[in-house]
Amino acid sequence: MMMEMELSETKQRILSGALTCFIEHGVEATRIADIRRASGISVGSIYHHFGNKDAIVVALFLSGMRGHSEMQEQALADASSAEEGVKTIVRCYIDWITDNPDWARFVFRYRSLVENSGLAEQNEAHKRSHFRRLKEWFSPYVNEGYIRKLPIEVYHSLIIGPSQDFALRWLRGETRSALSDYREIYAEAAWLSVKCTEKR
Amino acid sequence: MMMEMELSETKQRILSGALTCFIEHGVEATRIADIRRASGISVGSIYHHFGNKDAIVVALFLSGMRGHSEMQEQALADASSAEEGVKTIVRCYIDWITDNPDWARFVFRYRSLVENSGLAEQNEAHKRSHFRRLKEWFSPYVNEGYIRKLPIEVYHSLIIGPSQDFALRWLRGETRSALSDYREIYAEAAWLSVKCTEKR
Amino acid sequence: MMMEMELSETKQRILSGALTCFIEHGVEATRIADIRRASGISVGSIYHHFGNKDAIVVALFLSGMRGHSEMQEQALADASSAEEGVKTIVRCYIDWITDNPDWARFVFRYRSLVENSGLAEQNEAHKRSHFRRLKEWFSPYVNEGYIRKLPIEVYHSLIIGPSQDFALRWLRGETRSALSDYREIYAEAAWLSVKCTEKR
Amino acid sequence: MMMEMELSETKQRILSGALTCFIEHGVEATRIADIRRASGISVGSIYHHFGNKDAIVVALFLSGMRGHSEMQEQALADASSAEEGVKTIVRCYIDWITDNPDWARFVFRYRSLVENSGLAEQNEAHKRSHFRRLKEWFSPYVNEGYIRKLPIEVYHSLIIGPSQDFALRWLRGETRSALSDYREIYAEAAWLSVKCTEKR
DNA sequence: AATGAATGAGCCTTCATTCAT
DNA sequence: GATGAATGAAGGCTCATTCAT
Repeated sequence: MMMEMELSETKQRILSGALTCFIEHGVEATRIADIRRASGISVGSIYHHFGNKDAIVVALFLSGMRGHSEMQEQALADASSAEEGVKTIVRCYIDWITDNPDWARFVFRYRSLVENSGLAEQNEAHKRSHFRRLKEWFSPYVNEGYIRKLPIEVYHSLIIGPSQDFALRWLRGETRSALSDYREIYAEAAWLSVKCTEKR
Repeated sequence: MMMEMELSETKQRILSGALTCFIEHGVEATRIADIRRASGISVGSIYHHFGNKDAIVVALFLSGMRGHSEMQEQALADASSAEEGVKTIVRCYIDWITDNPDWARFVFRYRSLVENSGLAEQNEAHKRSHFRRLKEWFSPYVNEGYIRKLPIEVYHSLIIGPSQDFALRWLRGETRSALSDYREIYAEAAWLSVKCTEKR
Repeated sequence: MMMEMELSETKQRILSGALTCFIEHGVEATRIADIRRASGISVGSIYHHFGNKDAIVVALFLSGMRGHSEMQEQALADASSAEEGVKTIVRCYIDWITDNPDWARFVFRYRSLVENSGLAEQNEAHKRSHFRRLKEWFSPYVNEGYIRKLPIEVYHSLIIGPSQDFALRWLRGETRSALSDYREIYAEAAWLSVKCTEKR
Repeated sequence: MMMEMELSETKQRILSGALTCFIEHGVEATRIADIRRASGISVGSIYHHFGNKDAIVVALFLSGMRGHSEMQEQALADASSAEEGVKTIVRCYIDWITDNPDWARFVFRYRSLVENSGLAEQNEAHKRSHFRRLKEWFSPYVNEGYIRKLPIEVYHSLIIGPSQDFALRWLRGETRSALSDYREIYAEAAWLSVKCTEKR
C-alpha cells in the first residue's frame, strides 16, 4: 500500500537532525553546518544523499504527511456511523498532533514552501488519493441524510477548522490547557456543525 | 484611541513595495535590493527610515493587525444579540480577508516570526486590550445562557476556526469557490457551535 | 571611433590586479580573494562592478584585443605598398607582443574560453569590423597582381602564422633569442609567402 | 624503440572518456564524476589506475605527442630531397590533425599546463630526441645550400607556423574550408619560406 | 533626506580523494 | 581489481549594513 521507502540509517539521522534544527530556528535560518552537528553526518554525505537543502525539507514534509494520513485511514476503518466517522477524524487529528508536535509544527509552517517548490509531486499524488478515499467513506452518509449537504470544500473547515486553530495556538505555546483536554469538545463541535438537524 | 501614526509618503511606498515582495518570495528571500526596486526608494533611504529589515516586517504586521481589529470592533458595536455578535465576528473576518488578501497572507505567514522576535511589544499590548473588549462584549450572553459555557480558550477556535481554515486554502488558491460565497454558511456554523442548546 | 569606455579608477585596479593573477596562476586557479589582494579592492566591490569572475575575464580580453587592433590600424595607415603593408602587419604584431607580453599571454590562452562563453558579443562585432577594414586595405593589391590570389582564409596564416608560432614559444620562455630579434626575418618571410612571383 | 606501453582495457576506456570530457568542458571543469560517467569506470577504479586527475592529463598528453612524432618520423624516412622533407613535415602535420582532431585540440590547449606541471619528464626526453633526429635529417641540406641558413629556432615557425595557425582556427570551427583543402598550399608556402633563393 | 558604492562575514555547494567492503 | 559512500577543505557569491557625498 505504501511506496517502499526504506530510508538508510544515514538518511534517517540526517532527517531527524534536520527536523530538530528546522523547528528550533526555522528552515531559512538553519545552516547545513547545523544539520551536520545535529545529525553527526558530514556535510559531504548530506549532499551525497539529498543533493540540497530543499530536498531535505521536502523529504521531511512527505514523511510527516504520510504519517498522519495513514493513522487517520486506519482509525476510520473502525468507525461505523456518520457521527463516529466525524468524531474519529477530529480525535485522530488531535492525537496525531499531540504525539508528534514537531512534525505538526513543521508541516503547518512549511506546507506552502513545499507545495510551491515544485518538488513535491509525490505529495500531490498522495493528497489526491487520500482525499478520494475520505470522500468515498463519507458520501453514503451524506446521501442518506445523516450529514448536511454542503459544498464539498466546506466540510474540511467545519470539521477540522476549530481543532486546527486551537492546535496552532497550543503548538505556539499560547494556550493554558493542553490540546488533548478538549478532544471531546472539538469532536462534539465538529459533529454539531455537520450533522443533519432537519431529518432526525 | 489609536496611536497617531501618519506615515510619510516615502515610508508608505517602502511598506507597500515590501509587502509585495514579502508575499511573492517570502520575507527571508526578499533582499533590501528587491524592496528598493519595488518601491523606487534607495537603499540608503530605506535604512534611514526603518533602520533594518526586521523593522519593516514589524511595521507591516502591526499595520495589518490594527486594520482588522478596528474593523471588527466597529462592526460589533452594531450587533445586539449573542447570535448577531457571533455572526458578525465571522462575517467581519471573512470580509476583511476578502478585501485585504495580501495583508492576510502576510499576517498568517509571519505571525510567529514577529511575535517571537521580541520587537512587537506594541502588538502584544494591542492584542490584550482587543481581547479584553471582546470578552466584555460576550460575557453577559454567556452568563445569561445564550452561549454555551466553555473554556474561554475554545471560543476562538469554534467561531473562527472553520472560516480560517477555508480562508487559508482560499488564499493559497486551493479552492474553487470564493471565500465570500460561504460567508453565511460559516456565520451560521459558528453560531451552531456555541449557541446554548439546552435552554431555549 | 572607440566606444566611450571610461573605466572608473576602481574597475581599472580590479582589471590590473586580475591580469597579474591570471597570468601567474591561470584563470581557474585564481581566487576572487587573490584578485582582492592584488587589487586592494574588496570582494563585495569586485562583485558590485563585474558581477562574477567570468565578466572580469571578458573585460580584460576585450581590452587586450582592442589595444592590438587599434595599434595595427594606425600603423597600416602609413604603409603605401603591398610589401610595406604585409611587413607592417608582421612588425606591428611582433612589437605589440614584445611590448605587452602579459596581454598577449592572456589573449592567446583564453581566447577560446572567452569566445565560447557567449559573453563576448562586443568582441565579435569588433573582430568583424577590423577584418573588413583589413580586407579593404589589401584587396586592391591582390587585384592588381602584387599579392598572390589565394583563398581568403589562408592569408592570415601565411602572414602571421610563423611569427605567431615563435611568439608563443617566446612567451613560454622556450626560445634563446628575443622575439624582436627576428622581426625582419618574419616580415621578409611573410612577404615571400604571399608576394606574386609570376608577375614581375 | 618505443617504450612498451600496453594499456589495459580499463585504462583505455578511462583515457578515452577523459579526452571527450576534457575537450568538451576543459580539464579544470571536468570532474572525476564526469569521467566516471563518460567511461563507465567507477571512481575508485579511476584512482586505482591513475592516482589522481593530473596523471590522467599527462598520460593523455604523452599519448597524443607520441602519436604525432611517430607518424612524422615514419613519413620523413621516405623523403629524399630538401623540398620533399619540408613538404612532408607540413603534410604530415595537417594529416595528423585532420585524423585526430580531439587529440590535436587537447595537445594545443594543455601543452603549457602539462609542461609546467613538472610531471612530464618523459615528455621532455621524448621531445629532445625527436628534435635531434629532425636536426640530423635537415642539417645536410642546410650545409649544402638547399635550405636558407637561418637561426635554428626560426625553422619551426616558418615551416609549421602557417598551417598551425589555420589548423587552430579550423579546430575552433572558424573556417569555411577544411584544413586538408589547403594541404598543398601550406606545403608549398613552407618550402618557399625556407628554400634557398640565391643558389640554384 | 537621499543616494549608491563599498565592505566583509558567512553560507551553500562542490569535488578530489580515501577507504571499508 | 572494483565499487561508491563518506569526508571536509575550499571558493564563488550574496547581502545586510555603513558611510561619504
